Amino acid sequence: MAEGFSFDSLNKAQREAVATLDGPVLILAGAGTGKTRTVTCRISNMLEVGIAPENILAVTFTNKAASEMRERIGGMVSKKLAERMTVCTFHSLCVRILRGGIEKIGYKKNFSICSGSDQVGIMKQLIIRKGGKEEKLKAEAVLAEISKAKNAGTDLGNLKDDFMAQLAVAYQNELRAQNAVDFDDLLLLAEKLLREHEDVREHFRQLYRRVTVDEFQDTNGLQMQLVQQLVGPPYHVCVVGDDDQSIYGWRGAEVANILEFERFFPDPTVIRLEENYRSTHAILHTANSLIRRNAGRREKMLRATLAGGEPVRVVGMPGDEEEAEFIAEEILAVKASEQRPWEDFAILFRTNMQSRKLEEALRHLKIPYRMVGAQSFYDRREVKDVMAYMSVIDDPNADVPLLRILNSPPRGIGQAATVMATDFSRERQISVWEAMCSPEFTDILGPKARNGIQAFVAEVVTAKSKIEGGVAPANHVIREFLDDTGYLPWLERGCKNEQEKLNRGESIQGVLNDLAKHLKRGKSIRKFLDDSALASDREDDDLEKKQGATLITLHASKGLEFPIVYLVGLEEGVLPHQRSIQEGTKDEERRLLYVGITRAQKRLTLTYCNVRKKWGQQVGCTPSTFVSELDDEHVLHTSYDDVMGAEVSDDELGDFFGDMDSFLKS
DNA sequence: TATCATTTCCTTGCA
DNA sequence: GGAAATGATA
Repeated sequence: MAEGFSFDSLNKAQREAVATLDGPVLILAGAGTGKTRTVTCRISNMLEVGIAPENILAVTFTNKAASEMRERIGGMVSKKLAERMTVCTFHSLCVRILRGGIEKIGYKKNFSICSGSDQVGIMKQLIIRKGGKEEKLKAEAVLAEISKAKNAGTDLGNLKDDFMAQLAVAYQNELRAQNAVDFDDLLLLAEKLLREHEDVREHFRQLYRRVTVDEFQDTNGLQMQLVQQLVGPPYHVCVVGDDDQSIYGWRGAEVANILEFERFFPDPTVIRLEENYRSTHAILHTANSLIRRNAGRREKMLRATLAGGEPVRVVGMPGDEEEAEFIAEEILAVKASEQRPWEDFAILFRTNMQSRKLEEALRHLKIPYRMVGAQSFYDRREVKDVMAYMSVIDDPNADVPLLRILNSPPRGIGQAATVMATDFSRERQISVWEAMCSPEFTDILGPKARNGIQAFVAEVVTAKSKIEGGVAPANHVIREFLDDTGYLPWLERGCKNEQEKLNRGESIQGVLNDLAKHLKRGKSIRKFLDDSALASDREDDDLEKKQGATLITLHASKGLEFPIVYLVGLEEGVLPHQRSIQEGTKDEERRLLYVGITRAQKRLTLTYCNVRKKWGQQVGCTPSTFVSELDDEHVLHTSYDDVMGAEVSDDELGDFFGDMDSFLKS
C-alpha cells in the first residue's frame, strides 16, 4: 500500500523543494503548479529519511485541507505513519498547546470556545446593557474592531472609539468570567503561553522539529509570531504560498509575511514553482497579463505546459438576466455536444447576491448544481440552537448557550426578564442558571416569567438526570428534550414552506447523528461541542460527492479547478467591489480575479452587464477596468447578440422546455 | 410578552 | 429583493 513517491514524476523545482529538508524554506507556488503534490511529497520524504512522524507538524487553514493532506501522505507512505503526524489548522494546534498549560496564564483548563454567533450574542447583550441603543452600533462591527486589535497586538482599551473600547474591555471580561475564549484568543493566548513560558516553548520546539505552513499568504501577524515561537534554531520551517493569491487582507492576512519572509527567518532557501499544469497557454497568458499590474509582488513567470488553447471570451451582456440565461443555455448545449459531466462546469462570482439569478436560470433548464460554501453547516440557526440545547444539558452553568435558547421557543421570558436574570447573576457572582434556580430571584419576577423559568429548569433537570443515569443514549434524550420543550414543534411552525421544513429537519437529524457517532467512539458531549466549534462543515456531508455544476464565490474557489469556467459580473463596483475602490484595495480585487481566471483548465468565459438589477432597482453598469487590463492576444471580445446568434437553436430549445415546464405545472 | 407590520441595511467567510 | 431588526398592536 505504500507506493512511496518518485523524484522522476517531479520537475526540477519540485524536486529541489522535496529534497531540501533543512533550514528555512520558502516555496513560492504559483497557481496550478502542483503545490499540494510537492508539499505532500516533501513530507513523505521526511518520513522516508527517517524523521519520526511525531516530530512533523503541518499547519493548514481549513480542516478540509488538513484531512486531504494527511490522506495523500498516507497514500504515499503509510497510513499508520501519517496518522502519527500532527496535521491540523492553526486553531486546533492552539487548542492543543493551550490544553497543555493555559492555567499558567490564568484560565481554567476546561475553557470553552466561543464561535461567531456566540460572540454576537454576548456583544448584543453588552450593547443593550451599556445603553448603546442610541449609538446604533452593530455587534458585528464592534467584534470586527476587537478582532483587528487582537491580531495587531494593540490593547483593547485603546480602540479609537471610546465607547467601542469600553465594549471591547467588557467583552473580554465577559469571556474571562465564563472561562471562554474566542477564535482570536486561541492564537493570542497560545502565542503568549509559548513566549512567556520557556518550558512550554521548549517542549513544543522539541516535539515539532519540522514545521510546514500551507497557504502562507493568508497568515496574519499573530500567526507569524506564533510560528516564530514554535520554530527555534536551526529553523526547520517550510512555508508555502503565493502572494498573488492573497485575497484575505480584509480579515487581517499580511502579504508581508511572505514578501519579507527573510526578515523572520535567516537566509531561507527560496524555491519557485512556475510550471503550470492546469491551464492552457491562452488562459495563463491572460492571467499573467492581469496580475503583472500589481506592484510589490514576488516577480514570477508562470509557464504553461499546455500550449495553445481556445481564446478567452469576454462577453458583454445587456443585463444580469441575460447573463444567467446565456450561461445556463450554453452549459446545457455544451454538455450535450461534448459529452461532459455537469461537474466540468463552474460559475464564479464576486458576491453571494449574484448567485440567485444564476440559480434560477439553472433550475429553469433543470441543470443540477451545487452551491459551495454559502452557509456553513454549523452556522445554521437550527443547528446552533440544537447545539446550545446540548450544551445546556451538559452544563447549564455556561451562560452563552443558555441565554441563546432561553426564550426559543417563547416561554414568557422576554427581554426584561433576561436582563433581570443576567443582572442578578452578576451581582451575586453566580451563573444565570444558578440565578434561575434560586427562589430569591424567581420571586421578584412576574408570574408569567416565573412559570416559564421554573418549567424550563425542571425540564433541564429531568433530561440531565436521564443522561447521567444512563437511562437512554444521550442523543435520544436530547431529541426527546427538544420535543418536550416545544422547540421542534415551534421551529416547524415557523417554516414558510415544506422545503424549509425538510431542510431544517435534516440538519437537526444530522447534528444528532454526529453526536451519536462521537458518543459511540467514547467521546463526551463536551468534546463533541468543542470539535464542532472548530469545524465548519460536517465531515460526512459528501462535499465532493454532490453532483452538478458548481456555483461558487471567487474566494471559495481558491484551490479548486474546473475544465470550463464562467466568471460573471466583471463590472466596476462589483469586481472590483465598490468598497475596495473606496478603501484603495483594488490590488486585492485584481488578485481575486487572477485566482478566478487561473481556476480554468480548458475554456474561460468572462462576462459583464450593461444593466444590473441591484436591490430591486435597475442600475447602469460599466465594464470593469480589469477587462481593459487584459492583454488581448488571446482574448476574444464579443457580445450577447453574437453568442446567442450562434446558438439560436439552443435558445429556442431552452424556451420550448421552459414553456413545456410551465404548461405541465399549471 | 407575542406577533404582525414596517423599516433598515446591505462584501468576501475561515477557524 | 429580502433578511433581520425595530415598532405597533392585541
